[in-house]
Amino acid sequence: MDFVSNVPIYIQVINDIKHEIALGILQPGMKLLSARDMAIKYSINPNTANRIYQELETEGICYTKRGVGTFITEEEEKLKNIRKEMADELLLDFIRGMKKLKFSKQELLDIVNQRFEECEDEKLC
Amino acid sequence: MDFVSNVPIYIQVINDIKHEIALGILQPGMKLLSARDMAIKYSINPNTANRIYQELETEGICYTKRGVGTFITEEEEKLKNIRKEMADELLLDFIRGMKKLKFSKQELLDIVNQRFEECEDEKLC
Amino acid sequence: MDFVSNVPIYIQVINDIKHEIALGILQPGMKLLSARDMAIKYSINPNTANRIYQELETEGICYTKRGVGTFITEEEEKLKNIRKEMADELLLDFIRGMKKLKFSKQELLDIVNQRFEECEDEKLC
Amino acid sequence: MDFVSNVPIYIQVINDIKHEIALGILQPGMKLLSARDMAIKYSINPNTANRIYQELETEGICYTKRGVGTFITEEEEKLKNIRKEMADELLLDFIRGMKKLKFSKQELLDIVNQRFEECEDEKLC
DNA sequence: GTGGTCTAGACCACT
DNA sequence: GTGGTCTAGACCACC
Repeated sequence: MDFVSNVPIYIQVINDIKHEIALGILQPGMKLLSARDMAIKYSINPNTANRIYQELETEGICYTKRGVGTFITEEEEKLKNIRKEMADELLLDFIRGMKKLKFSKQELLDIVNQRFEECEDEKLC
Repeated sequence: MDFVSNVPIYIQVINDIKHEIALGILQPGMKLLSARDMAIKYSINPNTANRIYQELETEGICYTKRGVGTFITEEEEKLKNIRKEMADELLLDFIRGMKKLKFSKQELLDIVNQRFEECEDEKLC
Repeated sequence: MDFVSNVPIYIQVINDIKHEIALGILQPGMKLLSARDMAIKYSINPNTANRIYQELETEGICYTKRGVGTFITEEEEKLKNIRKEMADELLLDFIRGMKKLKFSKQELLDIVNQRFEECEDEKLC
Repeated sequence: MDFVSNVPIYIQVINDIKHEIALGILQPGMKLLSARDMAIKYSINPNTANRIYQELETEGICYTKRGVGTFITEEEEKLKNIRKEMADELLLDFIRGMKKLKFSKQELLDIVNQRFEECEDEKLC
């Protein structure tokens, strides 16, 4: 986690968890860390950890059994969409922004093509 | 301007101005609106308008003649880079994000190729 | 039982048992399940099962013979009131809530009249 | 507010606000109290006040202008539904519960009819 | 002045 | 041990 970023910590952790779901590391029905353990893992306050689970729950990604713990939802559809939604958001931001700058489709493809390679070299990405 | 967005108003306006520069609408040496007029144009608080000019100055995009007004810099190099820098930021955000989601280069090209067209239809972009 | 609901499990089970009493399925003097069997029947923790019997006892609905088991009280008056009390609580919550929303008596009767039928169709109730 | 109730304070306040909307006291676009002032009005902690506005926002009932304040949504449809939704929830709880207790439709109507009057006398409601 | 985030620490109800 | 709620007090960015 980047405690200096202007992106709130709880958003960063949420994205982290969504990534683990998107990549299949977290599977449907799995138990998540307890709020206290998550607080330790990410060195954040337990309150912040609680908030994270509450957000994930309102998004329908998790559910809570009282006194037992918090679990990844079993609705696989929901989970499958996460990767797609995250990709879509990135894509739309990109295309929209580039269109505003009057880039053509071909320029976009070229620039992606060219820089994707560079990124692998520089390990910036 | 979107007053409800999480993106601060002053950032939105700054981006708006940068776009006008990137697209050549604002040319080197041109006089910008007075802070008061800018406040009216964007229906924002005059304080916010002042802040915008301060930010643009520290980025070296504008300079202020006291009692006269604020002007676009005459250093053309600076201005030429703006479009490139904005594009680069968009590109890096995009590639970095998609790599985290384990998209391959080919998938990226395909998805850009496909969605660029769709965006034209939907007018969402 | 709904393990995700905000309503505590032990309350849900208690209500379940009260219903069985209200409908005459459980009769005065009948032996209830052992805490262990109840735990199995409802797939809950044995501690929770114990708590349930404690609550029912303090309400005077059950009594426990140590080493023998837990039994429905033989005071029939007590049992007869259960259905009435449960109905009353539902009724008061309803009327109080609807009055706060400025529903008139006639509106209440109409709405109950109309929706009671619908519920039978939808099987939501 | 009832600080002893098991209903969380923030839920109580949310319901309070929803009632004011349902009854037309709070109109579309109106500015709500600042979080600090709300904290004073209800004698709660400012954090709790913040939380309330965040909940209302995720429900789409309010929106926030950064640095300006929180406002009732202008989507009148949304607001019109609030009274209906609140009434519906009460109604369903009631009908469902009474059906479980094997009350017939006529009994329901009778009991509502009879007790509605009583409530007016007793001022319990 | 506005809301947003975070920490610290407490208490509670539930399993 | 689990999450849920609340207080207190702090700091920040924004308008």
